[in-house]
Amino acid sequence: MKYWLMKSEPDVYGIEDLKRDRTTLWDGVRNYQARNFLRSMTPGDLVFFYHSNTTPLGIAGLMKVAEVNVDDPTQFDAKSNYYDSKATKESPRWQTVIVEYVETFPHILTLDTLRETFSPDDLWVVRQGNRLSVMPVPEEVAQKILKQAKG
DNA sequence: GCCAACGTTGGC
DNA sequence: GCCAACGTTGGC
Repeated sequence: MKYWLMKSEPDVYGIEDLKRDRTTLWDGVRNYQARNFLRSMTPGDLVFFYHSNTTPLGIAGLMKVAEVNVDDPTQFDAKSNYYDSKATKESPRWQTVIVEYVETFPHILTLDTLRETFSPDDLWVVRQGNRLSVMPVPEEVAQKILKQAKG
């Protein structure tokens, strides 16, 4: 079982939306490094839900990978912002996962707090200028985050 | 709203 | 295959 972190803008889709929906297909990732991380996920992996472009910034809760290797339907949808004219049903480019709501943390673990606790090498989301929206989280770091979230 | 970081595109 | 131009992300 691995740990991950995925970003979303809560104005677009936040942890409250996931709580309501229970599961969601994580569409719209159009970065190859992020896609490759999505491809390497396994059912049962735990994913920290990071709220970006908002106040407060930080990890809002936890979700779980429910289904892997799902073709992102928006790549085929000419009306979608995420449409990819080079993708076909026969040879899709973008795979993603379906995630399931686990919990909302009692308090957001803010980016400032994360910066105080973790180095940019341990937790990539605290790297300056980091734009990757899907990233791995080392086991020890994940355990500390979970502990902090309860405290 | 600004702008630094940085991934992508396209001309050569 | 290089790299300048461009577009987007996301913190501030």
